[in-house]
Formats: sequence, C-alpha cells, structure tokens
Amino acid sequence: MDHQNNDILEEELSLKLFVVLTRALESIKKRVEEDIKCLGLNPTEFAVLELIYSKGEQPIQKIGEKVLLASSSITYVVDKLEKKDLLRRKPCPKDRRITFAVITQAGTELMDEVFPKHKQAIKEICAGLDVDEKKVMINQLKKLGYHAQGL
Amino acid sequence: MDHQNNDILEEELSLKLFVVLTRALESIKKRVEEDIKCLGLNPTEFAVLELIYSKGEQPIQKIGEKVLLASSSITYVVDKLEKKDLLRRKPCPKDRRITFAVITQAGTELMDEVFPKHKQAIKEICAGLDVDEKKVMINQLKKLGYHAQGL
DNA sequence: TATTGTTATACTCTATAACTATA
DNA sequence: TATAGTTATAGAGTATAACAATA
Repeated sequence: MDHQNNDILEEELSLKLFVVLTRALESIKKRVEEDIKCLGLNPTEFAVLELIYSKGEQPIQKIGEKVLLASSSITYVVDKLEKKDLLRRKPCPKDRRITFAVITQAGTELMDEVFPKHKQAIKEICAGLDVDEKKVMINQLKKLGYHAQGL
Repeated sequence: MDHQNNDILEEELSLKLFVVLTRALESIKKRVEEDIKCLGLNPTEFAVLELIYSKGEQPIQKIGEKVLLASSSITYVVDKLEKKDLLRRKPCPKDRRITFAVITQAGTELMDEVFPKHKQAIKEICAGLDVDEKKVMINQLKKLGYHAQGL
C-alpha cells in the first residue's frame, strides 16, 4: 500500500474511532444518568458532591478546576446542593477570601448509601468488557487523551 | 483472590474506565470543536450538515435519529443552518407531513473545501494510537457501547 | 389514531463583566 | 494590584409537552 492510501485509511479509521467513542460514551452516560436521576441530582451535582465526599472539603475555586466548570457555574451548583442540605459553605479562617464547600451529615449519609450502589451500577454498565480488556482500554484511552490534550 | 475482592476490583476498574473515557473524549472533542469553530459552526450544526452532505437530503425526523437529538432541537439547528444558507427545507410531495433538509450550493462548496481538512485534523488528534491500536479500540468500544445500550 | 414537524417553555451550563472583600 | 467568590445578565443548546397538519 502506498503512502497516500495509507493516509486515507488512517483518516477513515480515526473518524470511525471518534464516532464510536462518542456513541459508546453516550450510551454509558445515559445509563449512569438514569442511575443518578432517582437521587434528585444531575451529573454535575453528583460529581461535585462525590468530590467533596471522597476528597474532603474543597475551596470553591478548586472544585471548578476538578470538574471543569467556570467559577460562576460552581457558585450555581453549590447553591443548589446547599439548598438540598447536602453540603454547606464554610469560611477559611486563614484566608478570608476563600470559601470551603463541606459535606453535611445528610450529604454523607446519602453518599454512604448510594455510592456503593452507584459503583455497582457502573460495573454492570461496563460489563461488556472483562477485567483485562478494561485494563488495556484504560491505558489506550490515556495515550489517546494525552496526545489530544498536548496538541 | 476471592469473589468479593474481585468484585471490588472490577467496580474500581469500571469507575476508572468511565472517568478515563470521559476525559479522553473531552480532550478530543475540544480539539475537534476548535477545528470546526473557525467555520462559524458548532459541532451539532456540523454533524447535521455533514450528514446531508454525505447521505443526501433527509427528512427532519431522520436527522434527529442519526445525530441523537430531539425533534425540536433539530428544528432549531436546521433554522440556523438555513439562515446561514447552508441548507434549505423542501416539502415532500408524497407525504405532506414530511419536510426534507437539502444542502445548498453554498453548503456543498463549503463542505467540499473543509471536509478533507476536517478528516486530516481528526487523524492528527487521534495520532496517539497507531492503526492496529485504533482497530482494536474500535472493536472494544463497540462491545462496551452495545452492552450499555442493551441494558 | 399515529406521525411529522413546530412552538412554547424551562433547565443547565457558559461567558462576561461588575462588584465586594481580602491579600 | 491580584485573587476568591458572588451577582447579574445574556446566550447556546437541549429536553419536554402541547399543538396543528396530515396520513
């Protein structure tokens, strides 16, 4: 095969990969959202709550960096979680510009109950691959993602 | 390893897979969006235009099925593409409930020019994997996606 | 009755800018 | 001056449901 044909093959393959990747994640996301919706939370709210639950209290700014949201959006999400009494704001005594988001008792109890179920659900959603296949895919996805990010 | 530990491993691995998949696609999407943005189109508009460009005129309803959008969203997207003179609506004479979306001369000329560049860009974005690795990943993603979809 | 497409409406998220309080 | 966070505002994009026209 000459260079030009090889180039076209690789273009088609890359396009295919992009489409299949998008479709697969859409299917998975849909199931994961169903799993979360019954808690009265949307995926962003769940992601923020889960971050605080597993990593402990976080400055508002840091949350935005980790779940990839603009700071005004985080204010909005934290407002909603605060209204639901799942987390609260706590001023930082050392730097009074900073506000921490802290999980509440109710938030902890909710996550204690639902997080194990959530992990179980994701395991079932991802059961199309076995353990070894998952390990390979994780590594390959990292390679793919790092390259794209580094462009 | 006993069953319970194996279960926990598989849960963690699945969660990891979900996170890595999400992150990788985010990085790729970001690059692809950059590639499209300079055309004055967003990814959805580009997807609809590309569908009509490569598959020919389509009933509005069919477009929604293929790009996975609700019919009201398609109305919105087609409105925008029509305002940009990239496609137009054409009534179906045989079934007057149906409206086709048809690509215009300007739409065809635009795609003739940018679609080859777009494929080349995606090839570069996906260059973190070689041809064989891409083939494997496409197959694995299909398995993963089909399983999730079938739940 | 069922289907196609539109309209009306609401929600989530983003971006921007102005602002307060603090460093 | 710079940073953390909030407020206000506007806009993109999507989903839902109700609707009109047609089959």
